Amino acid sequence: MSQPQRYTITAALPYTNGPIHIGHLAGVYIPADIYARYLRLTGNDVAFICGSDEHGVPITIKAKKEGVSPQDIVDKYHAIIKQSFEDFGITFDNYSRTSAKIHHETASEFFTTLHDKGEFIEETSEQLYDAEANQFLADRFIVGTCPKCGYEESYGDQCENCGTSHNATDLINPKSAITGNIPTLKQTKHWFLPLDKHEDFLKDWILKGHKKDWKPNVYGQVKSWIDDGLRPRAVTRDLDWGIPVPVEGADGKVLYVWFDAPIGYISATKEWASRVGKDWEPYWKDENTKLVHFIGKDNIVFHCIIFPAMLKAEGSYILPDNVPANEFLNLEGNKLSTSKNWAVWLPEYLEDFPNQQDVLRYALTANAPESKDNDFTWKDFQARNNNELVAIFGNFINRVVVLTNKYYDGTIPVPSEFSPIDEETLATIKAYPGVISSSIERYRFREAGQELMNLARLGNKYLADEEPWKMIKVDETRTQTIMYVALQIAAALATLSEPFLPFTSQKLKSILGGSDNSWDEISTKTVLINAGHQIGKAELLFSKIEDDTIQKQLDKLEASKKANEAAKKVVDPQKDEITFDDFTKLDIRVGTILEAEKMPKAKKLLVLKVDTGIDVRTIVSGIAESFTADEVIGKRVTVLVNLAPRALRGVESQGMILMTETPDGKLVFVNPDDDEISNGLQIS
RNA sequence: CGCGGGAUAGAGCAGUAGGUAGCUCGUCGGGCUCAUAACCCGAAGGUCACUGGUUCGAGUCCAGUUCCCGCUACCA
Repeated sequence: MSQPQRYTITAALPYTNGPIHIGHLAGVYIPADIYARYLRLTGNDVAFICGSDEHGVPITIKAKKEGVSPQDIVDKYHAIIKQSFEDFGITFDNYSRTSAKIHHETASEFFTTLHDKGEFIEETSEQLYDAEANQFLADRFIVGTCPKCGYEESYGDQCENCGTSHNATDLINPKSAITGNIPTLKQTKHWFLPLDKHEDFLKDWILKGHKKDWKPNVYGQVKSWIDDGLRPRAVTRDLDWGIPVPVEGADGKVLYVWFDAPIGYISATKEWASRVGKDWEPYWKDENTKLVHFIGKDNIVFHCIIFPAMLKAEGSYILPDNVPANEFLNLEGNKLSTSKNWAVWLPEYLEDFPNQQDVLRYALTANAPESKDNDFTWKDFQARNNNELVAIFGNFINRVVVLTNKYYDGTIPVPSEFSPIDEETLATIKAYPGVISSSIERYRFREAGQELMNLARLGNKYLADEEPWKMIKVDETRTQTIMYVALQIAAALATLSEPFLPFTSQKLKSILGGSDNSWDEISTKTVLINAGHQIGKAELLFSKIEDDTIQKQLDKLEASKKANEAAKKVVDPQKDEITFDDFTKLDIRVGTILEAEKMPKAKKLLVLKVDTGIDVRTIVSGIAESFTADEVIGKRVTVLVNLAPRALRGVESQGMILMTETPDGKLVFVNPDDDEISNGLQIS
């Protein structure tokens, strides 16, 4: 336990285009909240800051789609998100939003300062512009033919077929993905932050300074970026939703979201400080303040390279002490996805599991993706609740409270002489704050949660070993001492569980009454809860979750999977009419796959030898993501045999296997259902 | 393609300075009966992804390979 200190803790600003799900909670907000609560409990000065990130293109697209204004969208989700955080006991000192006036002012001012200091470079370039949509097209909004491999559906920034990256302006026959129009080139001026200029500083600060204390995933990612060579990065965009660029003649341009979003931490701090009558500056400018950013792995580059470079360029700010980024959480084996509704949304969780915030907090802490992606399963959630919270923590408390009420009408008995085991147990309690602190301070929250559970285990073991229910029959004095010691463990749990299980901690404190200890007092005080004190009646802290409850959640997920499929089943409109002659040009035959092997260095391609009845030929097919080579050998297939040969990764493909796709993206062969059909037969 | 992270008992994870492989859950056996059939004790279960190297000794260091996830490309 360190000296009290000032901390500025930030949690990634949630993007306001949907509610919050368990992935956000597990990756960012729960660890951040545990950290913040812990620091407050140990007497530190904490500013825990967050807010809604409300700018950027996706919000404008969503607004357009729903026929409302961007402001309507962000108002709606800001309210939902804010409520979720409150419901789950995330104790932000301030939850602000980037559309707030104070943020616009702060961000503009920040930009102006850098601008006046000459920290930006200006560059005029030609960008693709969609005249009908009246907007410049970001890379993903352009589709065209790849200059390298000729793939016709290449995106503006990279071709999915051959993997090469290019500039949108290099595409042959570019089209706007919004209107389908051919975009025109239009000149536009933008401001860039020359990250290359800060390369030496970043190398020194991170690569030398934080090799040991930053997580490997964070350090590795940052190192890779720096080693790659940093390039200037645009800080403005041609868009009408966002913070206007505060420079003469910059009409129609706003600050790029990633530039304005992190500044949101600063504006939110200002907003909070003025509300509570504090000075915000020490939280961002005092060398002794520890700045910690909690984020997900997708945000590493912004928080470790770009934002620090901005702060450094500005000159008067401190830099983050650590950026404990987490990996991602999956749900039942699949990636969480807002658009596919593959998620557990917080508002829905609370409807289904009212007043059980701590269960989710605990399950997500125990399974947090701290070092690699993890999978959240409802079965694991149930097990965490039933086997750990109910059976170990809740049960221990219940045993102690029930026995105390039964034997002493709820009055904590006066202990007599402590046995060596009592002494040892009391000493072990005192060690726990230090043990848990050490885990939390190293950002190992799952380990910290385990340690907390170990304290409850200690309690159960103590009761099992001392058997007060037997002792009461032979030695009443001894029984009093046993119950007194057990109650000390319960009191320690009440305090130490607060960062992890705030609602339970509260409930436990109210059952016990009179045990309002600080974190450090668990180690320093001899008595955590006084003899003679009257405790309340037994009340279950957690309740068992039955199989059918879990099944309902699984059904719900299954339903959204089905809904997705239904949505995808929208049949494409019929293509342009063709003549019978056109059709007869296609020579489609039945064939059998004889051999198959994976194309080296390619994700999707299998090299097949197919018996077409006419001959045995090589066909390269993009099906490796759905089938292994072994699986397809012997498969009956339909083959378009007179397709012009084409080289794919150096292997000539002489035909095409006809495939269709299931709603979840798995490819399926279109094949004859009768094995008697022989190879080479024509399909007509 | 380039880069980052990961691969350790049936599952989820530790393994911090290279020195007999650990934790939780699950399984099996036993104990207890105060407690939400909860709790406590014990046991079984691992060629530490693969191959090679350095070393007296490698999960740990080095080289190469495979698979998973991600970043690059604003989903935490």
